[in-house]
Amino acid sequence: MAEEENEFDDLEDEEEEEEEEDEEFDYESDLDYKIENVVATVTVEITEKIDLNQIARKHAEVEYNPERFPGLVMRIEKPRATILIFSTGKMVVTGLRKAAEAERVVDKVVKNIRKAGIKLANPEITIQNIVASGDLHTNIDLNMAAIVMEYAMYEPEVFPGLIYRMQDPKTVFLIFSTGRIVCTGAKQKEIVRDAVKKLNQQVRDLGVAKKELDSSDYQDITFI
Amino acid sequence: MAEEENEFDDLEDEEEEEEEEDEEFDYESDLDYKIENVVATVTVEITEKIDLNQIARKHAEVEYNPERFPGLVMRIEKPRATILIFSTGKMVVTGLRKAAEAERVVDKVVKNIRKAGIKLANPEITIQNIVASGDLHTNIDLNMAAIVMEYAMYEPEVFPGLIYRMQDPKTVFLIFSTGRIVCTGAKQKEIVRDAVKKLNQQVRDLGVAKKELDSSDYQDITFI
DNA sequence: GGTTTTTATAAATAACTATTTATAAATGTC
DNA sequence: GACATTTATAAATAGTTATTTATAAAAACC
Repeated sequence: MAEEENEFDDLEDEEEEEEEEDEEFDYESDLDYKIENVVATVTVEITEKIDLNQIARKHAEVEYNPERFPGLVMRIEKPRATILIFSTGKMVVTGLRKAAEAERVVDKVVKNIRKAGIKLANPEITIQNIVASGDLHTNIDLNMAAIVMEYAMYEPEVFPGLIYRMQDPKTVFLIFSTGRIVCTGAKQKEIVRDAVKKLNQQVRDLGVAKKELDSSDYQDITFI
Repeated sequence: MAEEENEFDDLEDEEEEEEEEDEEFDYESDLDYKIENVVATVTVEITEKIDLNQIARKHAEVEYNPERFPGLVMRIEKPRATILIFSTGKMVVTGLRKAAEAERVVDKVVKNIRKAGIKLANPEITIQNIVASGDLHTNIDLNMAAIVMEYAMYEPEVFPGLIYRMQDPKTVFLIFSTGRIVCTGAKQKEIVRDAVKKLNQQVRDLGVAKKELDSSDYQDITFI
């Protein structure tokens, strides 16, 4: 199986190491974030368009309603992922936590498709999106943030988070008043890290943090 | 108004000359075809997304049903064209017979949009598709053609024409048993000409023409 | 017999259908 | 109060909605 654009074999040991901890922790820069979802696409070589009904007949557990959506939905475990399969042979893999898992998922899916009598070859995987959640460890004044941060949007009656479109690296953050964040739009884990690092710096530099409470402060207030 | 990618001012005199004849006729190579439809896209600079309802209120004759399709339909005369206008400011112009007309059409449309109080600037036009019809002046054995022509598809119970996907130039032909043809997919008129010329040559070379009847033969048969 | 619709082709435009995932506030239901 | 759903974000996938235009055969309707 050829690999495309993203070399991640050499990342595998590193990610397995991360798996031993609850959250990825970059000690070097004290960043607190964790990759929660990885979306990949897969292309294959086929001799003709796939009849998705053929797969639906062979695997009863898949979902396929072509009047509603042209893709067939296949869910697998170990690793857990959901795959959309299209008649062009192209697929979308969602729900991964580690990019390296994509290969094992695709192996299983290709096997399932072949079991239905469909011939395909040379799957190629591309990571398309990485979603990470994290914590800035400080409350945020979102009204202030919406004013001083360029490319920021905050409408609390519509959604409780501030939407911040970081230009470089080109990612989008959801920033909540609790200091919790979601980072999305990156295609490589290094870009996620760079973006999260930059956000931590910006939050400090722009002075949008509220007074930072640690847990002992909370307990004192609770007992009073 | 900036022009993009397709230089067609210098073609205008040539096309006006063509207008004096029923069909464009390339005497040099005896090609018989005529451009029937030109599709162009337009991009503009806007400061924020356009509220298409604003245009629909100002111009009662437009069509706008956002639950069905996100574009507003505007039809104009002189030259006659239909324009799809989207909230992003992008537009599709269809129904043109000459690429050079696009500029006048866009001038009118931009005026109409500005009348509704919407600000936009710097429209840029790109020709996206040209449709031409033509005549090979020989009947065609479509069953034979489907066999000897690569990238050809013919299913008479589904559609009476043969679909031929010419690779270079990348265009698509509909070829009918009467010898009538439709050429589509080109973005420049020169490409249309090249493609039609090549098809004429291929039809002769491959021997898929049936006996060519001229009008005197027809009349003799009719009287008998 | 005339008219209409469908079959097919290309191209651009964009929103919806579906999938996943964290975040959090509001709303509705039980 | 617990649970479910919605609001919002990104990304890929693809068919549908709509527009135009020539070509022609079949089917349906008047």
